Amino acid sequence: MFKLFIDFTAFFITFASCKYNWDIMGKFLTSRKEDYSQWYNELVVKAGLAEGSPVRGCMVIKPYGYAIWEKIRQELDKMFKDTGHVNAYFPLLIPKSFFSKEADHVEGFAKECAVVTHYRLKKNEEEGGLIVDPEAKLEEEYIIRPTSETIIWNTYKNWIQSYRDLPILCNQWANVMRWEMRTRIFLRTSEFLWQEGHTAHATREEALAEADKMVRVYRDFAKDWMALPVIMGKKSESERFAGAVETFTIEALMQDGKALQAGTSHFLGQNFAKVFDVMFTTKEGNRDYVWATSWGVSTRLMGALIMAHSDDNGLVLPPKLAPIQVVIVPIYKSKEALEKISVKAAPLIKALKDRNISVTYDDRDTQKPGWKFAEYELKGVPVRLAIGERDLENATVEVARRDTMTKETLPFEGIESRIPALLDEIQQNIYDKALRYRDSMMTKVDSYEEFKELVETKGGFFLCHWDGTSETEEKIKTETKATIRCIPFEGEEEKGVCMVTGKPSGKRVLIAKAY
RNA sequence: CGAGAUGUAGCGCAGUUGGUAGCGCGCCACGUUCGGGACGUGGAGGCCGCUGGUUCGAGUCCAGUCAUCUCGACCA
Repeated sequence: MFKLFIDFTAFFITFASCKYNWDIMGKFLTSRKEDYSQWYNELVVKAGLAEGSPVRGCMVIKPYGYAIWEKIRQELDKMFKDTGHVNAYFPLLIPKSFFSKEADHVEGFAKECAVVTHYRLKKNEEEGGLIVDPEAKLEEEYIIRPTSETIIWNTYKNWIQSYRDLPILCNQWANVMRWEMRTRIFLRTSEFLWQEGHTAHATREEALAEADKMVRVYRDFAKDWMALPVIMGKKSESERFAGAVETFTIEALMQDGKALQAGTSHFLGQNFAKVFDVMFTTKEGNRDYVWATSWGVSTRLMGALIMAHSDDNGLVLPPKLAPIQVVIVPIYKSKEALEKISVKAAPLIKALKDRNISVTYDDRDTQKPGWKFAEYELKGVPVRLAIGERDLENATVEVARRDTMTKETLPFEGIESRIPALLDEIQQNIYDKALRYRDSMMTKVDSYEEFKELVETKGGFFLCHWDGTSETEEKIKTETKATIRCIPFEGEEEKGVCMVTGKPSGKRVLIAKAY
């Protein structure tokens, strides 16, 4: 009840003249500041992005959420192709024996694998229903892929004989399954959608360069499309991917001050080549193991998008990824008025579409304008145009932007040529806002005591000196729950001493509590 | 798997010492409305998580069980 009261007052201040009753308030979102998790969950569901599923820890991605994912997918796919990659597809099920070959890999994933043991059901004669047919037990169990390194390297073995077959630069868009203990919609679901790139190279340098190149592709995508500033760097040994020699990451900051690993790129060395016996003949005629990389981003990016930009009114989507960039809402009392507005709007809609802007004209008479306004704000549509009879008389249109929640009345004439610039401005503004927030939450700390306090009170990213040992890393983790997110690529070399042990350190590392 | 909480209408919840199953939102119909989630009137919607026990009688008490959520351990 108290919470309801807070919501009510906040809302009342914003729209002092409205006459909504208390019950309607229940439809709006919990405030971010009050309960971040609840705000996030409500937002995901109410904006129509996704919902829980009957299967534990899985999610249903609804059409609107999937439309955003499709945009992400299309743009990333273009970037992969621009960097010389091609798409392929490998099986969902992996024989258990493949999986157990790489020791670290087993260590990392064995605890969270779903296993297929049978291939048939039969009628339960006694109690009805269906049971697993014990007769149909598989000789060898299959693992539902938690990641595809093993099956892909087993395949690559057949594809590679000579240096002339290299490099192989494949990507696959797929679903994977990891039986997580605790799940969170988009951030950590049991089943999730992702892309995984798997490349094979003749030399160490080339593979390393590939892993480096791909983490930069992710960084650029986050910045240019998601309006999300990220810190790019190298993972510490203990945070490395299971089976990798080196893991590169992009780390983003969410509005509750926690870090989110938004994408990773791994240099796998010759580990997988050795266990799957993938050798090739070099130019010089020697035999050598192939060098590998893998890299991926997942539907977790959706979570990053939501948590980085949204506010208490709902989603805020960067225009470049918004499935609907402009919505036009006609405001009318009669059918005749709607007809007039529609006639007026038609050329505008066409003009916008000609400029490759996705437009929705919402002339449903089943919902009222105010309801539609709130709905599109919840869905994060960047620009809303409202045209009413008043606008017809004055030759105007009301333009509202989602990022600033401001509106202004502009001349209708030539509005179509102003929209593209407005969308660009919104994209930039969302990025700038996220960057300002991140910068304000990036703290340089030299004393461990100060760190322990600030990590609790302020949160966010911390740049600290670290002696490079896993013991110190572990100590920080157990004492503060914060982890070393990465050793940033950028940032000046700076001599200092580890904030915990006082041993020398050559560079500050990024530390934060993370999802 | 450890610790805590919760399962009642599509959603959010109330349900007193055990005595006919409730409220709000949402949904449907009609009317008035329509520039910020309108209002009125009427209506539909329930295996009270599941199983067993106590009782004349259980949403309520007892036992078991399953599921979900939060916090740990694990993680894109």
